[in-house]
Amino acid sequence: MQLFTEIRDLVLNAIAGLQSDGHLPSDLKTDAITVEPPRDTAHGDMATNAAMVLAKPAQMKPRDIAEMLAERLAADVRIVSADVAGPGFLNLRLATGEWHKVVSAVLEQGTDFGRSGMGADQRVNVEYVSANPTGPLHVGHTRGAVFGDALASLLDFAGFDVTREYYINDGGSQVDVLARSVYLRYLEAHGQAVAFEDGTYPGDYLVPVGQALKDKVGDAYVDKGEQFWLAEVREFATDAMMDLIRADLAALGVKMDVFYSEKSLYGTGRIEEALEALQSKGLIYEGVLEPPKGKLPEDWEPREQTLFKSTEHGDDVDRPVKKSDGSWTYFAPDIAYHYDKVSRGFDALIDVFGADHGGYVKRMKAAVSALADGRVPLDIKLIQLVKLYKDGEPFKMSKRAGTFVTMRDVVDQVGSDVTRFVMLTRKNDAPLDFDFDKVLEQSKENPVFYVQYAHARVCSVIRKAQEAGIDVSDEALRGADISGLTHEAELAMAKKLAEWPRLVEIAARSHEPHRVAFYLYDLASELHALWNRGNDVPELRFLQESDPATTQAKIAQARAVAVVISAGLGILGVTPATEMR
RNA sequence: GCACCUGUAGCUCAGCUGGAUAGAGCGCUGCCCUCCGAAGGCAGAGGCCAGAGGUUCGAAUCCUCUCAGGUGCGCCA
Repeated sequence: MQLFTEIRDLVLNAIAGLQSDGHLPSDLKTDAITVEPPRDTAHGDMATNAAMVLAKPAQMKPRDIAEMLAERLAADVRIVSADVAGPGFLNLRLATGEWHKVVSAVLEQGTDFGRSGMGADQRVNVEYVSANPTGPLHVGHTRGAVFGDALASLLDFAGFDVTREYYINDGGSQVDVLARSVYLRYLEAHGQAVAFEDGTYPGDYLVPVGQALKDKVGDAYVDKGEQFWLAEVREFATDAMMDLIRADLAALGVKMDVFYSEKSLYGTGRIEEALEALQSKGLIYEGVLEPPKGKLPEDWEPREQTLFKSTEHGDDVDRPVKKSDGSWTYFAPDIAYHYDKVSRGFDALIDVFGADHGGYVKRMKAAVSALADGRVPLDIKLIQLVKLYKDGEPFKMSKRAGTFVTMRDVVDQVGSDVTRFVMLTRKNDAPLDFDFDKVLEQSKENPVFYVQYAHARVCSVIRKAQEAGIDVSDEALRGADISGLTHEAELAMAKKLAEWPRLVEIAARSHEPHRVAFYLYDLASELHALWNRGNDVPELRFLQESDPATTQAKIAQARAVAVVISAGLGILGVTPATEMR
């Protein structure tokens, strides 16, 4: 149930009525008409801009339209008052029963309350993390992982058919470096002294991989040239790294539906196929790129390369798909991969990239636009950096100094729930401060705690009620008569709950899961406020000793709040706390 | 040089396909526990929404330009 769309339909019906009665022209666009909560609650429960939107096309004064609409709307039982205000706003006040229906709906539907059909089962592919398989995930990946996962859950909640996907970059030269690094650890396991030169990875995490390789092949590769072992060690090493990464993701509660290998595109004609698709559209040519202006690379020399005419699809310059030696650039398999996603029949694609990949957005969009003839939208979400703090001091990361912070370090220290929630307390394109101490602080300053506290508070009061002999079973609460909860503070609580389905749609449409986190904070705030009103107004206390029926009603509404918090946290991948310690 | 992101209270940040008098937390001032968890709540002060134009009934939001910060820019992926 979405109260706001319900009332919007009511407004649209009223407009249709005015049209058939000849008070309004018959050909009016209503897309831009909104029904939303006014910023100032003194203006009422809902406001619509209908009259202002229609004024111009109808060639009428907005207030005149608003007056006519108000008259029609006021006739509906759900509307208590409809007032024209300001330049032509129509402020609506709803019958209290409507808010009680929302609470009942929450209790009836549980954490499914707020699920939306807006996605209409459209198939969406969300690609995220996609870290190179050369080591454990670090903090930078963590934010992308949390964001992508929450976005996927959010879209699922909004009625999309979601596939979570990880693209394994196992085709480039970085996996050769990985193989050589593992080989060094392998030699080490055989008692040889080794040095990590030429950019090989010195991290300890490869020690067990080198050992495992020894366990598997014995001394077969010792004192042998690369041509004898590189391919096999590469596969052995990337498999080991993917196991590591899968375990890291599991620790964060992230589970992918598909792991897609870049390597699988090579030697199978897949890349050629994708480029032929572009070729057939006349978008591939041999040419020489202009040097970038301003900063000229020192070794710049004009080269003829195979180029993709991405400028025809919104890019700034055309992009090379082959190097001058004829081998593929990294962009070529990326094109093939996205071609594959399009071919699998997805209705929409989403890529979650680190902000340092901002430069690839236009070319990827150009490629997808060209390959899908503009039918499949690609949205690319860039995730800004995470700045780490400890004791209020910036925490510098350095691979060489060994102060490299892995995702596992973070999760082990503060837990998956805290990590996930905190990572979602900023919108994706804003940098995020992550302070190891503050995120564990038990105070209002910490949104994780604040929301969890609200949920735990409800659980606590339900336990108290149960001790007092109140029936707090789901059936009993569903059956509770909540019509007596008419205090403005109580209604404010219910009104906040009514916003949840609307927020889900807004967040899903904009691909912004952080909105869920902010909503939960607001909802928690509403609960804490109501709770404390009980200090001054005893009738507002949830537990009314001499009145079990009223207590049950109040518990029912509190329970509804906990349910929505629970649903919201579920989308974020966070477990609700039943008590605080 | 070009592209992308960012610029909102002293600080950290929200702000809904453009809506009314721009919000929250921290900090500051003053209140609220004989009462379900004060780990909380209430009230107050604090703003040229970086700046200048434009679009329109209406702009923090859309467009153009300027300024400031960040990221990136053909044989690394």
